[in-house]
Formats: sequence, structure tokens, C-alpha cells
Amino acid sequence: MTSVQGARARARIEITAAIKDEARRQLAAEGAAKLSLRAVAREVGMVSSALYRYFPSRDDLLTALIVDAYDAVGTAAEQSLDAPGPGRADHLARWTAVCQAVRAWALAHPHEYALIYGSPVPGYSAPQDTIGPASRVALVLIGIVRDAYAADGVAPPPVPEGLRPEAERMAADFAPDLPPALAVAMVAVWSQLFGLVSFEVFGQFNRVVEDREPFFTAAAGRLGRDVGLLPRP
Amino acid sequence: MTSVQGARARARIEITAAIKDEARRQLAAEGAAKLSLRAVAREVGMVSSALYRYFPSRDDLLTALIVDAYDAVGTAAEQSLDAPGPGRADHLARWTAVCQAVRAWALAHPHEYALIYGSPVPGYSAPQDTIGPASRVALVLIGIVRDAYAADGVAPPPVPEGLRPEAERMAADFAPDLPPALAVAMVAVWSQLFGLVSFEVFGQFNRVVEDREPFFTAAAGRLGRDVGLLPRP
DNA sequence: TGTACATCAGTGAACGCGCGTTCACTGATGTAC
DNA sequence: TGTACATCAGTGAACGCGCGTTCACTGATGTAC
Repeated sequence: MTSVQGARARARIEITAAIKDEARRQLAAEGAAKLSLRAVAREVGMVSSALYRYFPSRDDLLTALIVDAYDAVGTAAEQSLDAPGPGRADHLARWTAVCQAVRAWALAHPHEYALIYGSPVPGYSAPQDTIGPASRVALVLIGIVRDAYAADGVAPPPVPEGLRPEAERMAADFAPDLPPALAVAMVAVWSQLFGLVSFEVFGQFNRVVEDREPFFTAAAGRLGRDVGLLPRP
Repeated sequence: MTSVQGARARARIEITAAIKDEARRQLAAEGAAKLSLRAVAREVGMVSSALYRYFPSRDDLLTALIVDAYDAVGTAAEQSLDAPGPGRADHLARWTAVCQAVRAWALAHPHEYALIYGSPVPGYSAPQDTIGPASRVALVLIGIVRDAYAADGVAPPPVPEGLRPEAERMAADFAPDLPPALAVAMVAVWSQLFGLVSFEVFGQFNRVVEDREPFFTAAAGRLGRDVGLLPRP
């Protein structure tokens, strides 16, 4: 239905994209806090008030960038699965490939990464639209763990007493076919993956880790083993 | 030498502290990007230009807050070691206690936490003064691993080929008495601890982890095991 | 196919705001003799 | 102990800046008959 459009509709799509591109450029140059509607409008060749035809406020522009960023990492993670390389059965290799894709995207787009995985932007609260895109990376990781569990059935050690109810809730909520212990490990490892990436992107590894690629790969592999993935199919 | 001071020196210390306190209050209310010298001065009861007697610029005030924040988490981590509880020999329990102290501090001071472990403040680059305070938590953790290794001698699996030179450099740099594999694991686990904390503080666990205390404790324990710590002495 | 009207994109001026930093100054506190 | 001078904290006005958002408007593009 959207395939045939009038000039107006086409122009609207192109200009919306141009605004977001310029906004991303400013994001990369100055950070989210300094993203200014006026500067974007200036650069795009419009008067600042004209932007309000496309985004009702600065926050809405920010939201659009956030959604795009989540979608971009999500896509990067998903595509790393399709890439030739490890067979479908080498679960640990697929896991590592996904982790590397996330890291590569983050290093290539540090400010967009900061927008979604850094400190929340002050005064801005993410609307509902972001929670779908935000979970794409996690879904890819869960998928791999699911495949591996179906094939090999390796589960981490049982969860401690006090965590059991929460573990069962987690499993029921987003991984009903996995044992609760794996659901818990999965969530922990998911956050830990971003710990590794954030420390690298945000500079915490300066003067600590020099040769970062092999370091990350080793750490990511270890995370995979923490959720029951085994090397070599 | 600083113990006896004139009224001027004492006033200077007190007012400097009052400025930082008010700045921290604004940090908690609005975030680092909105920290404004003028607003701080207003609240402290001075004219804005008077602040320049205490901090030569906004960035210097920010730096002072960053150093204080690193010192605060560092102190929290160190004090958790002195607290009564696990004996000196239960390394895993001590490890977990330190992790919990870091988490508790972060949850109690989310904006200060964001200042040091969130996205870097745009346009601000941390000076040398911050790197000492920044490493205090890591030093506490390394200390525990060192104790445990001296007592039990458990090391993680050997590092892969490509990482060996970097692993040896790491060990030589900040843990000469540990095997390289442990130094690598230590750095990875250090970043992963902050991954867990950041996801909780920054809201990434909303609708994912509900009962967070036991979840964190279990995950922190697992991290400890990843650096060779064993339960029960 | 042509005309009348509705929709929409973009303009330009304005509102009201707060910011970091500089500067010449006043007056109080400290120091040296 | 008393005086003369230096140091320092705080004032108030000013500079120059950019921001988000609103509003009445012009003129072009689309739509219905």
C-alpha cells in the first residue's frame, strides 16, 4: 500500500530520513545532551520551526533515534547468524559471532550505543515503542541457547533457594522451554556482555586492556559456556 | 599540618564542601548534563561569579564530583571487607560482599554512578587525577583473588593462543603474582560486574528481573567462581 | 480535462529562558615589621 | 601591641550565546466533482 506514493509522501519520507541522519551526525559529534533541533534544522537547510512538521518535539526525535539504534544493533546481531562460517550446529561459535557483531556495531557507533546502553538521557523517559526493538539482541542470544539446549541439554548448576521463584517466573516469561537455571544465567550473561562492551566503548579499558579483540572474544566465549554452550558440535 | 587553620582556610573547606553537596543534589535531580554553575551558586547563596574562587570552571567542578564518586564506591567496597561476617578465609563470601556493596552504593546514588560508569559526559575528558580513585574497586577485587589463589591455587582454563601475550602483559602490569589466565578472567569479570549493576541502575532490567537482590547475589557468586574462588573455606 | 477547495510544508519573527565566563570593584581577613 | 600592606572572598553588571517552542502567514501540492 505504501509502495506507490505521491510526491508529497515520498518527500516526507526522504526529509524525515535526512533529519535523522543529520541528528545522528550531531549525536556522534557532540553527544545526546547537545543534540539541538535548531542546529539540525540549520544543517538540513530549513528554518527551525519547520522541523515540527516532522517531529512534534525534541524528545520525539530522540525517541526515533533510540528506536533506530536498537534496530541497528538488533539487525547486526541477526545478520551475524546468517553470515557463512560456523555450521548451524556449532552453537558456541554462533554465540561468539553474535557477541562480536554487537561489539563491532558499538565501536562503529559509540554515541548511538551510549544513547541506548549508557546513562539514561536526563528528563527523557523511553516510551513503549522502544521495548520491542530493545529486545532484539536478547532474542537472538536466547535463540542460540534454545537450540543448544535442545541439542545438548547442558544446564548450569541449580539456582539457590531464594532465587527459585524468580527463576521460574523468568523462564515462564521469556524462555518456557528452558530450565529456570538457564533463564537466570541467560539474563545475567546478557547484561555481562554489555558490561564488556560498555567498558570498552566508554574508555574504562584504557590502560587496562590493549589487545581488545582477542580479549573480547575469549570473554564472550566464556559467557557462552556460562549458558551451557559447548565448543565443537 | 592542615590540622590548625585560620578562619579563612576553614571557611574555604566548608564552602567547597557545600558547593559540592549542592552540585551532587542537582546531579541527582537533573543529571550531569544539566548541572549548572549558576543554579549551584544560587542555591548556595552566592552570586554565580563567586564560584570561580572555588572551581576555575564547570569542568573542574565535574572532575571533583567524579573523583568523589570514585572514592565513595571505592570506600564502600573497602569497608565491606572490614564488616563482620565471613571469615577472612571465605574468599567467595568476601567477593560477594564487595559486589553487593558496589551495587548498594550504585542504587543509592544512581546519578553519581552514571557519572562514572555511564556514558562519558560530552565534551568532558577525565584528567589524570581520576585514574587513581577509579581503580579502587578493582584493587579490592584483585586482593581477594590474590588471597584465594595463594590459599587454594585454583586457576581458570588456559587462555587461547592469540591472547597469550596480552594476558602476560596484564598479569605483569597489575597482578604479577597471579597466572595470566587469572588476570584476564579478573578484568573480564570486573567489567561484567558493572554490566550487572548498570543494567539494573539504568533500567534495562525493567520487566525482566523483578526480584533483583537474589538475582544479583547469584550472578556475583558466579563471577567469583569465574576467577577461581571456591565456596566455604 | 478543468476548476474550487482543502491539505500540507516551510517561513520568519518573536517569546522567554538560562547558561559559562570576565571584569573592575569593595570590604573583610591575614601577615610582617 | 599597633600599624601598613597584601591577600582573598564575594558583588553586580555585562558579554555573547543558543536553545525549544508558538504563531500567523504564504505558496505549492493534492483531491473531488
